[in-house]
Amino acid sequence: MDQLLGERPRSDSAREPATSKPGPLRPTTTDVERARSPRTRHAPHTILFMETDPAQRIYEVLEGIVMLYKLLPDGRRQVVELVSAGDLFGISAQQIYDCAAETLTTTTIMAYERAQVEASSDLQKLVAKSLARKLTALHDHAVTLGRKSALERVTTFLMRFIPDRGGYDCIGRSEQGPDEKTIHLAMTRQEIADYLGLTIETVSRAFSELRRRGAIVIDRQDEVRITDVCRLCHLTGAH
Amino acid sequence: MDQLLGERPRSDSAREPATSKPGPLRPTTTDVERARSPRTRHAPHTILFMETDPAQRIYEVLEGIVMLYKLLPDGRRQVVELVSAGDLFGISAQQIYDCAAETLTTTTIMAYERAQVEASSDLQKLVAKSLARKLTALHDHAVTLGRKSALERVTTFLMRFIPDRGGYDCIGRSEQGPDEKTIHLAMTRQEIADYLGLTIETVSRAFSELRRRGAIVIDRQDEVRITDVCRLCHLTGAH
DNA sequence: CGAATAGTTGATGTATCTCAAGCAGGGTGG
DNA sequence: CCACCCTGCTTGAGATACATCAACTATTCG
Repeated sequence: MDQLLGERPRSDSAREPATSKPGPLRPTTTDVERARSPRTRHAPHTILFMETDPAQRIYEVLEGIVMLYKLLPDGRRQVVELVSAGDLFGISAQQIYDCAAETLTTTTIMAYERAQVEASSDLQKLVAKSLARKLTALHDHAVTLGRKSALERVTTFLMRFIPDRGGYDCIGRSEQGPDEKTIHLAMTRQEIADYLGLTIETVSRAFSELRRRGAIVIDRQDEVRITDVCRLCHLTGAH
Repeated sequence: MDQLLGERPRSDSAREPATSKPGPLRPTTTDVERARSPRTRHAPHTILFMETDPAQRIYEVLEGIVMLYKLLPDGRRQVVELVSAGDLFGISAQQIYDCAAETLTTTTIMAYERAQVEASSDLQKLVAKSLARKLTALHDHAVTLGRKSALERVTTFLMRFIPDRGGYDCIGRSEQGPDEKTIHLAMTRQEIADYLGLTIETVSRAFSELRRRGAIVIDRQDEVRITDVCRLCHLTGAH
């Protein structure tokens, strides 16, 4: 696997307008090389493509997390999806992408040419499957953005990173022992805020409130220990 | 075409919890009849299926508008999609629907059995196409819910019903004559509020504010005349 | 160690919600 | 035909959750 660490200054200030327009893929491979090795690796905070770039390729995340976001002309930003291993991004019904894609962590992605997808029914099935999963996620996100309080949003965000819990098919707490779980946040407070439709301060206050209530312990800024998953789950508003 | 007008008392108060559980399709056809004529017609405010109903069928809207929504246990409601002619709904990655579906207007729909879809690559293409369109719409909606003011949300909502305008490929105002357009709202203020993540009062005030500014004329409660589409478009926050 | 960046906390402002009253239109029955 | 009612909508007054502005603290990195 090629070890290309694309670098690009992060732009997490929501203010920065979408000025410079790098090509869809940042790494300095030539087109020919890329065609031979569609698997690429990128440093955190690498912009993979921008909104309105021509939607030539669909990408699969093999490892890492990618954030998809949209910007309003005055700089307001909304993170519309968080894409992790096994999921696709860059799917568009139009000729251009409808949002920008930026890595959060060091990420390995696989690129598929559009034509390649059109030709393969296996790939098409993969796309359909991924889209169906996204649909549910986006519906949930709409509820979070439209109807939940700041505390509920942040709690919902935290629960998102705990597999098999909180959903319709929640497996519940284990029989014995504490219902504890530590999660690693690959996002800054600003990114979390832009995902949840809040400000950085409100996110920070929500974390503090959860800490005050004993629901979480913040070991490091990006390391949150949930002391009682089941209890936190009830703060999401969905249970 | 069978003229089955399913009737069911509307429940637009967001308070009403999801108590009664009618089957996926309300009309009083037998299963056999339905299999023969998957095309059905429904009165406004007919609930087609509820959240967590088994996702046995996918539906296509042939005529009318269908509203998809999710409820929180305490009664808060978020309308997650507005589906109109040519679009599909009832697609789910799981075994159950992730949201409820209710007609807004008199609606004709076509039902496809899940197995039927799995077997037909044409239907699968239709699904994929529909999902890709939804993806863009849901991304846009996330921006609206997460980052726009009440006035911007309502304006965005109004612009939604004007074809070929406001999008990336907006055709612009016509050369001569006023840039006027009348739209019919098939939704109550409460439904609009639940779509935009606002309260009914805030929606009402936003309409009044737009009227005060001369941006719209409300001929009837469900009939809005936009006096200058291009001008209204600039109030959406997206331009 | 010091500068730069990210996060927290406090004080204040404001957009939106909540509560409450009044209004408008459409349908019904006397 | 009109009075009445019902429902949906509007408007106002006050409350509040979140945003904004600003200062301070913690963390990271050279």
